[in-house]
Amino acid sequence: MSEHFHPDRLDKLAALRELGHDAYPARSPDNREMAADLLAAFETRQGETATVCGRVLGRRGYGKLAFIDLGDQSGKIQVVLEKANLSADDFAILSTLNLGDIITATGPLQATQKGQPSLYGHQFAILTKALLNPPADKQDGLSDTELRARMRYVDLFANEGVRDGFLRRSAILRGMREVFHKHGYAEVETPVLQSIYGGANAAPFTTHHNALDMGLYLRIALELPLKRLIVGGMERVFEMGRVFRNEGISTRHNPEFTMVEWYEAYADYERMAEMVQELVVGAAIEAGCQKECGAITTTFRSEVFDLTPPFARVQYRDAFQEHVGCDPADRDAVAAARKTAGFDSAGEGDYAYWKSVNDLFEELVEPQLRGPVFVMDYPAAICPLTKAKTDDPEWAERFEFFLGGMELANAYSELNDPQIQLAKLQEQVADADPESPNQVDYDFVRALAYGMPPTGGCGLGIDRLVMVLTGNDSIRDVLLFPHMRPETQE
RNA sequence: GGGGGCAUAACUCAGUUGGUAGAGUAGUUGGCUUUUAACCAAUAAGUCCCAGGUUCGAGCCCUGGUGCCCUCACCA
Repeated sequence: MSEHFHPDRLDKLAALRELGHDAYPARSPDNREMAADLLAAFETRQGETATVCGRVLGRRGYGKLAFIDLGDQSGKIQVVLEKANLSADDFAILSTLNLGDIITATGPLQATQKGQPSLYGHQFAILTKALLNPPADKQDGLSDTELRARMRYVDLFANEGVRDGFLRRSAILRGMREVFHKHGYAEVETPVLQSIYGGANAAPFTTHHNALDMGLYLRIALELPLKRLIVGGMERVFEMGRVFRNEGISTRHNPEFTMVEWYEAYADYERMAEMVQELVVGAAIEAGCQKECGAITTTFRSEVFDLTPPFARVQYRDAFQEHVGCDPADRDAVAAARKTAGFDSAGEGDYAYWKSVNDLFEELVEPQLRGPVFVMDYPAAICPLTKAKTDDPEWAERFEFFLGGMELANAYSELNDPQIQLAKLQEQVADADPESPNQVDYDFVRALAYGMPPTGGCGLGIDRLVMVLTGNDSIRDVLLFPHMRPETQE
């Protein structure tokens, strides 16, 4: 940007001040009404005087008459400013008005000769003078994806539907919180800065505390602090919060993203499935996905998804059988299937075998899971933090929830045996994988040793849920400020 | 991180075979009292992403860099 401010607008600003007006007054009218409310009540309120405030989004000018599209958060209303209705002083201000300025107008509600519901301004004032031009293209507005993300403030006011999409995100969060509160969950906040990270396999961001002269990690998951709270007797807790993973960026990945995790004492993964269903339905209703007939649907990536409960369930084992064509425990058949799918042969040991089964599952089964669907009971060997099924220890009490072709949630009957937990954490650290945690969280083991009741826990990716419910293909479109490399400065 | 694509006025985009920069909108000025992509006339506006190279001459060709998009990998 070569100019911080548009020279022509600085001239208009000077002209406005020449007329004796404050271009940035501190006070706005305290009786302003929203455009959408006025239009909704227009029939009954015709002739009444009202006050609106908002941004000038369009202007069709005549010598002594101007039609202005005034936009506020609720929508748009046409304001008619004509010389006959205005003081000479107010009419003079009209010549200093630009698109993008923020104004207020007061006057009667009245239809134009063409029948357009309008507010006829008898008084008006500039509340904020804009010093840059809004996007000029009338069809496309601001369409460059980079500019839209970098200048979200412009995208929000200039492009129809963008603001509504983010307000729907806000409504989704509210809807989910209501479900938690309805079930007696307490919302908690746990540390973002941690000296040991854990709860997932992911590369962390690192930072440094100056006064303590110590390295710190930004959390990659919410899990471990929340389980400590369960130990302490906070029996139903949830946290909606930002987590940070130092990995690739894509249409589905941002370095920081929002997760909700919740834990419920004396519950198991069945209870978590009920919660997921209720949360997703609650969020969908808040997002406006419910039709008049009661059905709840959303369209995502040109595909319609029916979110009307109950959600389908499928056993991991059955889904594997259906799409891979063999039982996951049939070692010879799995080896053959891996060969067909182009995988290398599996390594030695139970973990390697079941990992190889899961590779096939992710490659051949997951793409078929449109959702909403719960995939129940994962191989125990690949679920170190999960209780095994009592009647069938090969399988673990874990489900993943799929929607829109993406994994949205992951839940367990949480492992609470401190000795097994310690062993698993030590294995992880011994593992050469650079993304595994590099230190055992002994304090977490100590917490479990004091006794954590049987607990159901679940994590759900909020950004992806918002994508599906608002029909946005890219995570960037549901993040107000997605990660961007710095703009080159002059 | 790998591969591919894009980058021209404030916005959205043209730009032919390499011959020295265009449109619409927005802006400015003037006209206009019922428009809604208002209209009419005039007018200003460009480091053609950056740095090199080839060439008599580069928006266009070549090399390197930057940013964004798509895709693969990693993940949620």
